[in-house]
Amino acid sequence: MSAMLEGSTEKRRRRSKAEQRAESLEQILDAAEYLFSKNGFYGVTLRDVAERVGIHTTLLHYYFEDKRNLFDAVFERRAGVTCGRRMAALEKYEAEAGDHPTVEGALHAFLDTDLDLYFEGGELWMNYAAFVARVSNTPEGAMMMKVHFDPVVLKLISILRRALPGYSDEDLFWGYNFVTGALMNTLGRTGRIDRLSGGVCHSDDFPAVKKRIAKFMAAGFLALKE
Amino acid sequence: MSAMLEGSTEKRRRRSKAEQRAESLEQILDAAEYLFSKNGFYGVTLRDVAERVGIHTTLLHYYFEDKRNLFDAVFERRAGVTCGRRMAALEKYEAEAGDHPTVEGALHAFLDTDLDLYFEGGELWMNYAAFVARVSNTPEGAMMMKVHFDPVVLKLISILRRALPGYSDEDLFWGYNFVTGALMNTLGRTGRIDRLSGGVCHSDDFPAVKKRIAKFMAAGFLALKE
DNA sequence: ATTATCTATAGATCTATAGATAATGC
DNA sequence: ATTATCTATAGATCTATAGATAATGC
Repeated sequence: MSAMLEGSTEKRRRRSKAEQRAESLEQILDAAEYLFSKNGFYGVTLRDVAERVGIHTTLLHYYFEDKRNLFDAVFERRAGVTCGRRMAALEKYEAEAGDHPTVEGALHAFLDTDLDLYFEGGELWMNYAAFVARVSNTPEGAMMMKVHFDPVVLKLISILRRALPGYSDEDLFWGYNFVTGALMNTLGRTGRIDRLSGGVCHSDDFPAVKKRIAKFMAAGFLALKE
Repeated sequence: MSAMLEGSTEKRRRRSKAEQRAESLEQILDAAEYLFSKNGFYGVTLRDVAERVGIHTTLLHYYFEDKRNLFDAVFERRAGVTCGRRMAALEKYEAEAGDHPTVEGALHAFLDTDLDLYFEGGELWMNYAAFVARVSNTPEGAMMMKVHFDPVVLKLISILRRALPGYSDEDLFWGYNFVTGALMNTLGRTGRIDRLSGGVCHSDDFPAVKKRIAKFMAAGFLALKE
């Protein structure tokens, strides 16, 4: 659990301070990410985080000042990556689709890109997904999304608007509300679907979700036409 | 804020102990429900609850033993009502639809009944909705749903199964995963949709959701057919 | 005589800071 | 000489309990 630092060819090279710093920061963020995703901001103590990393609590203050700052840092670390990827995917789709973008095409770019990132990114990215899902469900969390996530969402909406001429913005935004709810409920991986389905579905099975979500949601949008 | 106790014809009737007890319990649960919905289990202190009610912290222990118990009591108080209503609505629909239930019909019974209850129930029921949305997003919360909510959900699934012959259980459960995600994201009322849409949509506007959600989700299910 | 509510307080825990020690940097 | 990490500790806060007081019940 703490042997992940090895990977270099040399057998015990002295770590430079910059490396030490970087490694400590990463380990702290990983631990905090996991714990916050499970128990939320107030459900995690700095001691929990420190213990998980195997360091002293005060080191958290040394690196991150205070708890809120650590929380924000967890959010920030990967927000740019996921939003950047999705924005790129949307722009790519927009360029390819030319004058006739489809709802399903836009949703594939928006949703699949994200699901792939988390699923292929391994445990740590899955933790981040759960972290975001949990955060997005809170009043303060919903505000944190604004800076990084809003541009991507508004880009999606702008494509949907062209794909669905005649639709009101109200329809588009409520439709998005459904889409993001479905996505967040997936990313949270609470295990509810596993128990509910008696083992037929698994919370971790993002490929199963990816196979269905864009198609499902696209049909939903189309059905809003009166 | 504490004058809601009046409503009787007499102008200052001595409250019986049973009444006192009932009123205190209600006020405590209302306050706890609101605070937990905003900040979650760990984000609320017993002192917060006591202050909101205007009583002393120890009274919370007198009535509810400990914090976890209070939390559970908040969950329990209204769970039976909402689940009972939805179950009745599903059974009624099932009887009416006879041999040919539709996805949209089942979803109207399942979703609209709930949205109506919260919207027409006023502020306190809206708080409960947000409480459930928040709770459902956590690992422990997802387990709490089991007792009360699973039977209703499984009833819905059983109708969907008849409405969608040839569908795998995997399709049905993942579809439900999307439906409940969309619903929970609505019930949470974090204000995100308001800011995102620049004021076009309002988190509190359940009628706007009710107008769209069943139709939207029904079309989604139908699109899963390969 | 019983039940509702408050006072006083224990004991644990939590965030945060000041300052010491140990490691790397030049 | 600088940076990473630990020791010691302050001060606040939180849950919970024991026991006192005030109100209703018969």
